[in-house]
Amino acid sequence: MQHVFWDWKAHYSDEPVETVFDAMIAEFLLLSGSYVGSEEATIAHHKVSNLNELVEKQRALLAAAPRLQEYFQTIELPIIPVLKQMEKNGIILDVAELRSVSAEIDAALATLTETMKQEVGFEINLNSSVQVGTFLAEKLQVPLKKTKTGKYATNEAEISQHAENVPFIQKLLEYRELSKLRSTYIESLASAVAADGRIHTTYSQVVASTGRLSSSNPNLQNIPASTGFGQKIKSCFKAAPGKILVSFDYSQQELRILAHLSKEDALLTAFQEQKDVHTTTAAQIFHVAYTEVTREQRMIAKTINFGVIYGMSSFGLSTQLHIPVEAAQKFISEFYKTYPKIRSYYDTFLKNGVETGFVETILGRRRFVFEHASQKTIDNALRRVLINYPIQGSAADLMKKVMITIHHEVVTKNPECRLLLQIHDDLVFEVPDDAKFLEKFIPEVRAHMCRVYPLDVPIEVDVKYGTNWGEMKKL
DNA sequence: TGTAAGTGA
DNA sequence: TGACGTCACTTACAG
Repeated sequence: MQHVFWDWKAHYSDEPVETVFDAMIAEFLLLSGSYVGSEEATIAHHKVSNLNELVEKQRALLAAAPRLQEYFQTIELPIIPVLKQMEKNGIILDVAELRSVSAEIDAALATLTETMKQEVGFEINLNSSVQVGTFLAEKLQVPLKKTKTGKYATNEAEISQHAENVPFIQKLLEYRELSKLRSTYIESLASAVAADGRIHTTYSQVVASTGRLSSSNPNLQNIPASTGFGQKIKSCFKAAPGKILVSFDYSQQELRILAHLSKEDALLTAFQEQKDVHTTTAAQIFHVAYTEVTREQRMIAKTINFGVIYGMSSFGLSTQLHIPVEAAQKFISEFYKTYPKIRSYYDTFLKNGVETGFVETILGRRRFVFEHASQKTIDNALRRVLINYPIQGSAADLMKKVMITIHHEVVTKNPECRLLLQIHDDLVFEVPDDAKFLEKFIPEVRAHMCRVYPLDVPIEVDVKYGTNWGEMKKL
């Protein structure tokens, strides 16, 4: 989204708060209500003659909604300087080490490319999904679905089904993985390192309609997970000499929020008794004892647990699990038999959304649904969005709230301690590698995170630490 | 500039 | 009937 006025984060310290407030109101409420795409389109859409008029409209809307206003003033505004500080801090990237990882990937890619091109037999660009799709479908006779524009679909979910019989596909998947790492996580990260040896990302408060932060230039919220070459790349992110990185990760936060909001007894109990929630679901839907749940059953239950948060259908579940739709439907009905209050919670929540024209998070952040509010029925796509909103949005609320608290209660009181990154449910700090300091720091941050907002279930936080981001040890 | 693909939560 | 899991960002290709 183009910033309607200016980057208030950059101006926060030298502009009057009121001015920043005005600038932000426009974007903040536009976002939750009616983002259009450009200033001109936005002005037209809201039937105002200029953006100042829009600010007045938005300000009035905010004044008429006390809870939303409180959210805005206690969360959205105070987090601005926190984000600004995080951007300024940045995180060290060891470019020399990244270069050596790059050399390994280059070597692996070179051999792979050579054998693949030989197998193809004619000039082909392996990065072109069109060329690859044509080759797979027409030369190797692989039955491929079409994309919505009529091209052969070559995405991983589609072609991996045939990988066993077609060695070329196995190589292609490997090629894609390495190629992605090289282009996105080697070349661009290396060039993003500033003069201080650090990468300074940019956080936005107004991109994600659920209230999550987003990170860009570069995006540090989608650095590869800690496996294979991905881990090697992640390991190039380092703590400064004499310091370590400590990460605090909310455990199953979205499912805890679902339990809290829906008041579903079985789910509440599972968390209160510190059971594994996926195993709990598996035991219920497969009618077996908790201790008898197999890995396969737990995996299925996990898919369903998360699927519910996204409003997944039986079709979606069936494709994800590679099972018939009927079987998927059975799992879903077993799920709701186990957790009946989740269904009634969503029924009420959606009905209320249609009636009032908006839905709310735990702290009162709104998402407007006015374009559909007059309708009695609710579109499936909108239904999924709304189902996900209180979960993802409330998790984002609580994370922002605790970041503000930690900034004031911990970070500003310990100048040696810096908050570097937020990855949705995870906070990464750079702190002195000093046992005495850590003894105090870790329980303090964890306590703030666990007590940020009292839910009907306990909140748990996993702590990891290390000198680099790729090899963190559990506490 | 839009689409396809892949990375994360 | 058509579509079929949310929220993001970046890259590469194709037109």
